[in-house]
Amino acid sequence: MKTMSIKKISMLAGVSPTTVSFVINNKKGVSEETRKKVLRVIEQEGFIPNINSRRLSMQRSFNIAFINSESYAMFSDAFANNTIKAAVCEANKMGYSITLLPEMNLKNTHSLAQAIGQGNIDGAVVMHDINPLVFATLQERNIPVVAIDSHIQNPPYPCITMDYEGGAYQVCRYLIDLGHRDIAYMGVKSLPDFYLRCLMGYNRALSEADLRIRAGWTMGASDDGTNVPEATRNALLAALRDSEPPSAIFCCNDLSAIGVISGLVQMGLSVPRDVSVISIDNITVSEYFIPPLTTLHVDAALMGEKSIQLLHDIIEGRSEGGTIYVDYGGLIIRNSVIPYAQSSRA
Amino acid sequence: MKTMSIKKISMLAGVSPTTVSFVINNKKGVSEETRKKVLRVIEQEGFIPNINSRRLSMQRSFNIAFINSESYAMFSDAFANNTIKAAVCEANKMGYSITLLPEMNLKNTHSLAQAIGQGNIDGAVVMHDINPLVFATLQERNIPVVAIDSHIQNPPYPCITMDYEGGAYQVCRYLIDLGHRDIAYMGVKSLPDFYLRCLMGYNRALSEADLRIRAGWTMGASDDGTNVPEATRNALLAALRDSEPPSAIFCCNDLSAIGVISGLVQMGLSVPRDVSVISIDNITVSEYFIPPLTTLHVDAALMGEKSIQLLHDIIEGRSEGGTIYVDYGGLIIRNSVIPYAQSSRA
DNA sequence: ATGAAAGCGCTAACAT
DNA sequence: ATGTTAGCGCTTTCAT
Repeated sequence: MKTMSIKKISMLAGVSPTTVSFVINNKKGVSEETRKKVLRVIEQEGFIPNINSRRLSMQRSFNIAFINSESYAMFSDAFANNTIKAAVCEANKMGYSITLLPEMNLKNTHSLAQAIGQGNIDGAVVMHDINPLVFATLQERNIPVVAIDSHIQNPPYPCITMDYEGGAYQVCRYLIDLGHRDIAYMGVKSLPDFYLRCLMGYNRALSEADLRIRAGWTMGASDDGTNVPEATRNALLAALRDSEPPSAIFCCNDLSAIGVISGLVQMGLSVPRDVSVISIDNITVSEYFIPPLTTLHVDAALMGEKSIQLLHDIIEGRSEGGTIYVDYGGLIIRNSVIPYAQSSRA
Repeated sequence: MKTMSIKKISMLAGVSPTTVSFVINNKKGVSEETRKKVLRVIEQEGFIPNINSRRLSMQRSFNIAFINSESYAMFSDAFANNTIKAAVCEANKMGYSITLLPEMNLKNTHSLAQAIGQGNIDGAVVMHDINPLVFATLQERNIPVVAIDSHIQNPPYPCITMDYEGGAYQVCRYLIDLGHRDIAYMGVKSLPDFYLRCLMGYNRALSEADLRIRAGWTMGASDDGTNVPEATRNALLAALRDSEPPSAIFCCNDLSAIGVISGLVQMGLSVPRDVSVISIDNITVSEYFIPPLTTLHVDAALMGEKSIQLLHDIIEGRSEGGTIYVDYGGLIIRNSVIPYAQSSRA
């Protein structure tokens, strides 16, 4: 099968290249008859127009960059897989390709600048939040961008996010309904807004139920230089050194739940017998952890899909951006939580 | 900053476009003096040549497709992250972009065929092994491909792999040196070659030490429709229903170790007190599992890097392909293994 | 060593 | 409704 082109197709169909281009791009201005004829030849020859030629001529790349934010890399690993898969599918459907860029850091956006300079990027999606350097680089060159699963309160960029306050509330309510009264909170300090949004949901649930929130039970992990589970474990160990453990702990995400459980075990406590642990995310490994995690499902795939749709609308000038909320999924009930009455604390 | 082009640069430098093109591509045939002059203007203007124009003119895309094999998706998730990151970096260094393709399955390679037809793909790397449909699609269009971390004995395609037999031997030796004598093997049946390669290493280590290999202790999980940890847990439960548990189990990868541990716990056994568990891979979560996994490190990043280098060499006609072995990394000693003497079985 | 010019395969403005 | 033609920004052949 020798390489086809619009020109050859046009000759075979006995029309002009323009006409072929028109039918390929579904433009009007060609009679139903010729359209059929051209379509038949295209089909027959298995012709697919050369994307690079189209790129050059239209001055756009039909490429979307996927940027993995450098912070909390481990966090991303666990969460981003489903997101990116969904994003790739959606992008393909819409005629874009997804180009993976190396992780940016706060000092280096070279490969991004390079890709933009080359004209290889029509837009970008970034996992979680966008670092200032990356944002500046994008702005400067007028490349639209959307953040997926932003953790920031009012981000200056378009984003897809979830109602984490509501999710936290939901999850704490579950604990309360199960009879737990001594409930602690474990957040991640390097994500201050996310920390707060979850804390607000936690506070709302507890005050609604007239539950006391003890001082030492609002815990925060600082994952500077380490990773979420390890930082969380350390924070837990420090916080609970000389205080009675709660009967349940709400963790802002699965990874910190893993750290918390690991710390609890280290303290000689058993989950869920002595302490129940609940969290948000439902990353893949949650199901196989011991004990399997009871957690609120976050639809990472849906976020990926929506991010591409939003980005596309922005590129096409149909949207100004803004924040799009995705509903949180259902509570996945597994084994890290038991009713207070069945626990060793009752 | 208005959009630059070779033409404008050439005018600013007082030379012809050809000359500018020559210096950009480091071709000879331009005097040191003019080269310097041109370089200065390029630098001054921050000029980066338009990739799409180059693509059209050179009839190549400078794009490498990254294809995630549809099988054992979960397996990939856990392992592929470091691989792909490294591949992206290496590719960028060499002037390629990485384009992510949706997961192929055995019936559908549409998006791949589309990308090839468009002329958007110079080559492809695929995670683990290459399914026949994908391979056929690639072959037909003459697109070079390399498999990363192939599990097959003599694959018909170029690949990067590891000496799994040697790794298995290594790991079993460790168990034996720690005094274990009743050692079982857990493999994954849907990867028959990989199952065998590990089994050979296991057999070699055990026979060298004159250890008896009991019939029921060569176990295999079939992950049809499920995932590795779950399949493994089921296989373990079935195999150990009416036989004495071994004092140690070698699992062909971390995910099956997670399944095994989960099954052991379900049987009321404790790891490592009652049974030691060792495996191969060192995926991220191994460190945070309870207990943290003792496992042989596999350098997933190195594999990603090498795959791009090999692919590049093939594209450039400098290599015929073949199989490249990567050394296995060191044994990462954590808490899932203890000396036999310290176990409850002694 | 340097330059003129053709061409890569498409799109789109402009005829007809 | 259809065709002619001029680019898009590079590479490369062929003169000089």
